[in-house]
Amino acid sequence: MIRTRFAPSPTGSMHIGNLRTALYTYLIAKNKGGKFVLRIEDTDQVRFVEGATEIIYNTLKTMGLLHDEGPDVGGNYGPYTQSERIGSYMKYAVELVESKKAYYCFCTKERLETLTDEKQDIMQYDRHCLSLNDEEIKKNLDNNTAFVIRQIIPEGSTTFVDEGFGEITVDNATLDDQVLIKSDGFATYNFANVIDDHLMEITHVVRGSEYLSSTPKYNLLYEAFEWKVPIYVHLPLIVNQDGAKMSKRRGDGSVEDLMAEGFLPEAILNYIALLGWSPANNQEVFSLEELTKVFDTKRISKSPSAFDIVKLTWFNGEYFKKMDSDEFFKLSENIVKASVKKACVDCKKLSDMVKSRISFVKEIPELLDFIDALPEYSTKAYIHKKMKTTEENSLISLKEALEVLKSQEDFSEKSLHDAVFELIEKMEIKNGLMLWPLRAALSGKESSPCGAIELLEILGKEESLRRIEKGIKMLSK
RNA sequence: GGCCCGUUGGUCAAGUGGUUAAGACACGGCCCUUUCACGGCUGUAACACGGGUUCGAAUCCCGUACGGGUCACCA
Repeated sequence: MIRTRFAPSPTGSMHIGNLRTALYTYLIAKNKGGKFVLRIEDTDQVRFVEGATEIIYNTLKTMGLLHDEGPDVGGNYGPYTQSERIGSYMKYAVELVESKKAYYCFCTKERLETLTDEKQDIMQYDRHCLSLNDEEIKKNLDNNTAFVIRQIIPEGSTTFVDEGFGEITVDNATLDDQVLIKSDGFATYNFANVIDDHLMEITHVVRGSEYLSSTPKYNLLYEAFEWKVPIYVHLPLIVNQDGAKMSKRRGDGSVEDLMAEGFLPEAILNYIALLGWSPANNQEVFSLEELTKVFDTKRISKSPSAFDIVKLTWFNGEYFKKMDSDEFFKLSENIVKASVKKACVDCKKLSDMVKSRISFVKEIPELLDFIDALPEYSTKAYIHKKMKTTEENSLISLKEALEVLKSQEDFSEKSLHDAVFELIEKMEIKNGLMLWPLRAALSGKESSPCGAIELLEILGKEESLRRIEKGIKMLSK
């Protein structure tokens, strides 16, 4: 049974990178019918942000990445909030001390600072406290001297295997004696992580490639405890357009911000699925269900990918087009109604019209703004090279149309169509010579979300005639 | 700086020794019950560089350059 876990820290908003990690973690488990676990890693009291846990719950929920176990849904491996597990880490650290794989360190921050290489701003611990004898240790402990517990990094080298990156070996000399328990008594992230993953029987550790260099330390911990090492799946970074890490400033790549801008959850999820992974075929539009079926860690790429809002925008438009009419109307109804005050207009129809023309619902008002009020426009609007329309022949067409439409009682699309095309036939002109001037006069815009006939129907007889008369007046000057 | 990782069009990417080096976004052109959009067709555009190995290398090896990650009592 595969068990994966998404283990975010509640330190603020959720980012594209976090979401993608969650997605892949979910997919790896679900592809094989395994369990997807949510664990909240809130051991950093300083960076904890009120409400951040709720953001995580909500984001996962709206994305459809439902976890089988977690703080809010329970499970047999709880508690799933790390701060509630805080008491259990010390005993594992002490166990390592007793087996001589870790040691107490009483060095002060000040002493540690003297060890840092100012120039390179790096610190390597000098194992000062490793040489303390039992008596000295006991004395310090009895005096309640603040301490941390450090793991002894053995000589030699450490090799681990990553699903994507393959076998990686590092010299242990490049590793520091890592702190397991902090002086506040809490476990460090790395330590808690290993303990929890083991206790929760996590089989696949999925995380960003920024953890690649700390993985040897994880391995050393598993080895010290003689625990089974999980399968590592490191994900390539998601970078900005300029190649740098996504800036957390300005809300770049914040999932909530993207949704607030009008990106659909499905579109976001679909897009990021393809950021660092690709299917065996050329399919691009995927539902979560489809992804679950075809996802394969073998096809995760190793190089970083740039987040491209333009392509995400394309996906958003695709999802609108794919949506059925009623579903789209649920999203567009309010904004359509707000864009068109005219009560008589069929909002559902407008919604349908606009569906394939937008990437965001917020684009709807400007597509429909001409309905309530005819915009100011110039007679140049009547000149269209391809339609072979000029101001002169447009005027003739409009005049003829006006007469016909005046006596037209039925302003339904079908009968309007019949009437207008009958006139075109009678005048022996090209369709465009009639339809373009009409469309221009009725909309006052270079482009409209529908053609002349539909515009007539939407605007109704009275308003249509008024706008055509206005056009005639403009062209008669 | 040490260590680790990466490098195919502007972007996402396929590709695992022999291909005219896919496809998508973006951009340009054309077509479509004559607007726009949708849809269809099409065009411009790429294997970082230098050495090997090989009959043959985007693919394997070494080096260089560039980019990134990481070196906390942060996660």
